[in-house]
Amino acid sequence: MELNERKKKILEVIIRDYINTAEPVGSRTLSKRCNLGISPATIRNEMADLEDLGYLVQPHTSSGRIPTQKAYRYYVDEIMEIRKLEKMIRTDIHRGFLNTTTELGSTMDHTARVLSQLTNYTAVVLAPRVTNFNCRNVQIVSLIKNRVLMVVVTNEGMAKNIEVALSQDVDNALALKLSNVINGFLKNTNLSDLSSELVDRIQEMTPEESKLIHEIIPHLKKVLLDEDSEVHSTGLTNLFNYPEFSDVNKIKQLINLVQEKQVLSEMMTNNNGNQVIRIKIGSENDNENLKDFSIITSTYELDGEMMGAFGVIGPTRMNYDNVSSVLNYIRNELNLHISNLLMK
Amino acid sequence: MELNERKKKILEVIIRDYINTAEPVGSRTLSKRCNLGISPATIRNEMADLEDLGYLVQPHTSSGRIPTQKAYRYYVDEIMEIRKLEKMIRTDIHRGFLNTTTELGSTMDHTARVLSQLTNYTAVVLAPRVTNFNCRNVQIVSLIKNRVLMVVVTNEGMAKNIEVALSQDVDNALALKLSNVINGFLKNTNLSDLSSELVDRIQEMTPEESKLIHEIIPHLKKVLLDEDSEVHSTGLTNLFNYPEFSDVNKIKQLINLVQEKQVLSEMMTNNNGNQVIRIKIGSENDNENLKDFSIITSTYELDGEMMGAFGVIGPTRMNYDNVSSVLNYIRNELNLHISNLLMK
DNA sequence: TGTTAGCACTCAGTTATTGCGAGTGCTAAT
DNA sequence: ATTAGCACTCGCAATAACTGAGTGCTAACA
Repeated sequence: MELNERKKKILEVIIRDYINTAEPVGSRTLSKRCNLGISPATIRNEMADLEDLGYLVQPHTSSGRIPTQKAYRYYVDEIMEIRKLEKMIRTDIHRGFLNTTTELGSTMDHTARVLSQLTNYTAVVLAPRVTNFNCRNVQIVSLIKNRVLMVVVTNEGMAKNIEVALSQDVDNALALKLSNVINGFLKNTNLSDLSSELVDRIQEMTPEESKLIHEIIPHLKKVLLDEDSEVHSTGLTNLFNYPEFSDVNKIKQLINLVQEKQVLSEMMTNNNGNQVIRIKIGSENDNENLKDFSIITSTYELDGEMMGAFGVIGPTRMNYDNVSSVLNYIRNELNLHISNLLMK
Repeated sequence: MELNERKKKILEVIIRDYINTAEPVGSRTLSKRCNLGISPATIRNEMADLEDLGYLVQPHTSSGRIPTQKAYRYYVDEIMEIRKLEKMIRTDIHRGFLNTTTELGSTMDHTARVLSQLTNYTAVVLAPRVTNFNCRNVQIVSLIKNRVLMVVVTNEGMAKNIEVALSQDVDNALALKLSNVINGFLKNTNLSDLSSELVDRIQEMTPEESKLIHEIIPHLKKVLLDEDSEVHSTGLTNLFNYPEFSDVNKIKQLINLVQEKQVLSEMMTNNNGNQVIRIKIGSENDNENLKDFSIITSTYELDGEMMGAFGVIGPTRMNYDNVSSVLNYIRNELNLHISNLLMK
């Protein structure tokens, strides 16, 4: 069902108004705001039609109308367009990225902060997943007694590490030897292909060393698969200023959501439509805690390979065009910055 | 001004009651609850006295009384005692610690979770500060181009790391060499005493290597000083169930507080009184965001040296005795667990 | 036939009024 | 010193009346 131009225009104005004010929009207010030169009565007729079509609802008889989820979807798909950000804002963002330190983690923090500042919603940023990348280098660092730190470095120069306890004590010398053995393997083999049989073929190891290597390998593989560790979020309290969040239960929902890093991570990286900017409105979200929110996400890449995701969580009456524009620009900046940081 | 036994008893019952119900306590209710066999009228007289002395206030004429901050302080200092936890709870906690993995970080997470579960308030745990400890071992790991990961290991086997960019490219071999040089220094010198002059005395380095070492040392020192990184908190939403937190502004305050890891860290480690369990009530807290809360903290040690802190944040009508008892027991468990993990 | 003015109607939210009840302070009797 | 009794206070819940922004419908109009 296609809407005629006037209906489309009216719907647009209602949505814009409601996004700004969070108040139901009435026909009189509307006729003043949009300069179509039509009277409240006419608008009422049109609004009644739009209600029949499922784009508007009345919270109660005798109040103005508010947009439905379907209306937001229509707005996002058919009406709004992703604008270019103002020059001043663009250069601000650009300079900000130049000033971040060379550490990847702080770039992520910075991104989250900028996002939440520019949008006034809650920002979430996923640090690069090492999962998809190959491991170039492993360092075993002796800690104390049988405990070691394993550092895994990918081809792109990203590092992750975990502490583990092994079955025997490991001193500096042994740690170095173990590192060398494993790095020897990695010259020819992917970490994920590293099997017990391969290890057993190497002769010049004592039984103890061989045993340790066998213990270490599964841990290394686990490091690469570990997902939830690096979720940065900011601006939680931004949302509290919006009237729909005066309810403590909604706040609880939001906090629970942000704390479930695993879920957040899956949700944001699962890009079925292959779109650059993905918008999920209200109940379009699978996650129960997100049913009352909208989330807009995007991804950043290195060498065409998806590395991570970032996005913004807000009320369903979110400022979709502004947020999309911001995400779009940040995405470019981030891609640029990351490839500077990691390119061979 | 000392209180006589009866006043003391009455004050105790009022505080206990108010902690449970968050409702002002009246004389009639009170006379039923405490079996001193005195009538409401007498109690009213005593309550009037207690009000004059500053221990009670009436939210409005003609309502019951609620304890003041002074009353809580009196209760904490003079009335309550730290009980031993029930056997069952004790063994539960103990088993929980045995089951945590060997990684320090997960022990901290576990501690926070247990604390918030047992108290129903918000728990905060500071991971060990490396600041006070000496560095035994440094590993420079080549990442990509001029970027390296620096891993610092203390004598006790705790590890910290940062990524930095150096002025020249560093490959695996160079990284190893740099590590060896620095570790050579550390055999005889504390990291904090490592100066440029010392470095210059070593002959067998190329000018480039020497330059890199000079760049690296300040970074290493900074790693040890970095404080805010490891603050674990849980149970934020626990507090939302208490009636005093139906106000969104208070929630905001709390969230801001928990996010300011630096502040939290300073506040919790600054132990002027040298007490095992430290209780700060309402405005006794220096931090503006904490003025409406109470916080109870304790510390854990290794070899008599303070390593970190943990504690609980809640309303001023906090269940002081229960929380103190829990902290007291967890402290012992944590000390035990950590020394098992790190003892040479 | 589409648009608009006019009018009766709806209903959330605010204000004013009232009554209730838990609590107090004071006084006089025990 | 303690307590029973009583008048008084005051927050709070319930009720009623009022307001105003908004609607749907009808009839008139271009």
